[in-house]
Amino acid sequence: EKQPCTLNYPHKPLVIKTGIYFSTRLRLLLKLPEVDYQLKVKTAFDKNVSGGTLHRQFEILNNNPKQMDIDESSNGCLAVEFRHLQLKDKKGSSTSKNEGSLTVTEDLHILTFQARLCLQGLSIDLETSTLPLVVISNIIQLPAGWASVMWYNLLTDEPKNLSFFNNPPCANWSQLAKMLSWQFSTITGRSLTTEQLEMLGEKLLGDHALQSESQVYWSRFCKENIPGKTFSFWLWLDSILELIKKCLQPVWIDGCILGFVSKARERALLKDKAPGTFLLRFSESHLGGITFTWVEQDYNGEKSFSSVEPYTKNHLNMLPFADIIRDYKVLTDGNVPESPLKFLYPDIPKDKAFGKHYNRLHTKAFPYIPLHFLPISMRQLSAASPQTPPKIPLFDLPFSPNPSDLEETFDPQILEEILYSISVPNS
Amino acid sequence: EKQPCTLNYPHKPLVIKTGIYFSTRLRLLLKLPEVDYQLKVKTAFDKNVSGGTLHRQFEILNNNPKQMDIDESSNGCLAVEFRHLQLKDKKGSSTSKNEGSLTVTEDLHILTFQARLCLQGLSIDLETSTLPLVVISNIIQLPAGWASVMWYNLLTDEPKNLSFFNNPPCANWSQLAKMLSWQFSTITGRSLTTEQLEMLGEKLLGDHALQSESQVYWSRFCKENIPGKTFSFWLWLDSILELIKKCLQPVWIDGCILGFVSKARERALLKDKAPGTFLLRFSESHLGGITFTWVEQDYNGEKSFSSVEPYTKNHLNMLPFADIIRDYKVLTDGNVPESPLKFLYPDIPKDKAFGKHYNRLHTKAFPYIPLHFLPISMRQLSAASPQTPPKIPLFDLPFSPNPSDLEETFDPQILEEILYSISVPNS
DNA sequence: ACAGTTTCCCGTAAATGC
DNA sequence: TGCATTTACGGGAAACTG
Repeated sequence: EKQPCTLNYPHKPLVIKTGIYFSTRLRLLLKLPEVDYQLKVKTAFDKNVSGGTLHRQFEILNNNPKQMDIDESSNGCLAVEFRHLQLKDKKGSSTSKNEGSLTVTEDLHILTFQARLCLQGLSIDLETSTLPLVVISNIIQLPAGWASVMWYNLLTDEPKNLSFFNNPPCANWSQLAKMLSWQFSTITGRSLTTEQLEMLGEKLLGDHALQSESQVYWSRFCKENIPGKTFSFWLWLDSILELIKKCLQPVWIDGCILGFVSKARERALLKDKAPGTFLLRFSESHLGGITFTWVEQDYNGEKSFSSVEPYTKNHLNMLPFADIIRDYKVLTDGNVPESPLKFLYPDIPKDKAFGKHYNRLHTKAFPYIPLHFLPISMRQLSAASPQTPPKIPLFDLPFSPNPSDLEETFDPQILEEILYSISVPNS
Repeated sequence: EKQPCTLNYPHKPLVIKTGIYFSTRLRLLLKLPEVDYQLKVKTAFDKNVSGGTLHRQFEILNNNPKQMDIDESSNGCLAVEFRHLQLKDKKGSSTSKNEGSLTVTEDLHILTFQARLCLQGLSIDLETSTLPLVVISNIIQLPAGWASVMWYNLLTDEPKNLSFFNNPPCANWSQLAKMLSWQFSTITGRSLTTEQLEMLGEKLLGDHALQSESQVYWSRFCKENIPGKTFSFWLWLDSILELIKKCLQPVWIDGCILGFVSKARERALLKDKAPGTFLLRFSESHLGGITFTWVEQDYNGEKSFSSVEPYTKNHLNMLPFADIIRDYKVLTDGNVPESPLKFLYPDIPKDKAFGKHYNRLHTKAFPYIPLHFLPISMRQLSAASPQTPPKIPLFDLPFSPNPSDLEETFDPQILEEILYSISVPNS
């Protein structure tokens, strides 16, 4: 009869932050005879919800009844748009946190629309409501709130089961995988491949147990931390969605980022590749990080693999990822800085893969010499770095604050001295 | 009789932002006989101010009368602290912007405190008020608002001349210089030297006219842009105060930053210094930037000076300034990267001056190779860089997107090819 | 003490007003 | 139309609160 629409965060509807304006549109699907009548609609929050299951209560600010109007864009239906609605904490209503371990982002609410239609003497009460929605107070709760909305809509058709998360059902892997891929598709513009989904499934369910019918618990998906980590599976995945959206979209859409590759698989892929072959993967240890792993060959002809510490959105805001790949150098003692990245897996020359995303260096600031940050890594002498035989440092270190730590913390002073020692011309 | 205290921004009192909580304390200086009485105080905003001069009107939220209490910390005076006061725009009161060119941050207001004391049958009305204060709506207005407060208190003793900025007096340079130095002292912990103040005075008044009695116009100080720039003198200076406070404080307090040096004086200072001598100065072309200028000597023995494009707080948040000085390299084509910074002016080895501020590189992220950003500049072949004779590029540039621009935009591809060409071992 | 949650408020961006 | 000013709100951090 009426059809509520999505509200607020563009890619994460049905999550509302307190104190932030939101809008919602309502259409009357019923066609009415053309007579002179008015149809005023008002909204109500958590109307007729039994107090027992309620954790928190909110009220709607700026909530004036509005009249439905004919909407051109949807073939002349009656419609109304509420704007500038705002949710506010109703104080003094902390109905004891009795429901045990339900979190704020599992606490479901309903926005209700009510109207009274007076037509030819008849008075008809109309009422409809949104799907259950989640109320958050800080943007950091948005991913968890959106996870609840997705889980609910994936696993039930009930219009308003507000106690859904008292006993949330499992999802089976095939439907969850579809949902994850769809998330990547809508948010980043590119969905996930079978291989990528397989890695995610193994991360969620363990290496051996992955089947279409495998059951994924809600808590495994979003509540418990990944073993050894400080974040849950979904929070991790969402951090990557955001990283792609904000910093990596063009490169991601091109398919240059394998991204979801376990370390074991990474080794298997790179094992037989030429030195300088690299692939890009998302960090599993930090939220929203991306790293590259490349193949090296030491002086004995033996291969090894190295990864750079993951880059995060802070880094990438300063230096776009494609430029990092272009410019990245490793300083091995006694050598000249060298780029270890030559071929994007399997064998695409890196400039062919990333060339169109390179930015030029700016030269705006004349008479200044342009400033640039070169993404580099410095490799210690004695760490387990099989391709370089240990050497004796060339110089003493005038400002090494704590010489006993040297093997763990490379002092750039070393770099400088070494560079001097190999610098011959013009000095 | 009563004594109002400062409110809100720690280093910029008497500026209040709408919608942000502020507090204020009031003490009764009069000692009263110990009898049983109560003294309730309430606040009012712009009470008894003639509407004509008012540009904007505000009201105080959460403004409940409060009772004065004995305050231990100030030898038993009666005192009261108002907390959680908030200023809100009074809508519909836009008393026509008739006063011509007065800006929001010149629009002065008063916070008034009122109390009625009933003592032995007498009823005494007490009233006092703050010094004029400025109301802002966004934090970007804070520096301009604080400039008004300073100018007012520097140049008048009137307690409440709200139309002060209809015709603001000039300051003479000697008193203004004292004020500027005091600002650096309170905000950054180090005041300005005579030389630094002289540079500022010349910037404000022109090179030749600087004397103690020179008059500085208010508009020159804070309203008009510096010729050729998009910001006023004070906004520029305040951006440097903030940069020091947030990113440079230890180095600044040590006196390593000359900072305020005109380009002419910079040349004069460096002229006779050894190659590798450098000094640090704040950017005059960009807000909140710092750069270094160093001496070079070309193959003919001729000296030249170069400056790097200024670093801003965004850069310095990512890479602390001392580390930039330690690591900074210039890549001249065909040469190995080299640090052009050796001696802090006049002749202090840079590690002696900055060593204690160096940070160690982190190695937390094992098994990853630590990531680092090396602050570098790349020098083109053909630009006006007298110390290097032009050379023919060693290689073609496979991915130079627009070869005709090459002389203006250095393509890092060049760097890479060159590095390969001089790389001999292990490859 | 502490973790989950909310509040506070800067700083950027967009909207608004004049 | 352009500039001055305000509003909006993400995001980091502090404050709150059971």
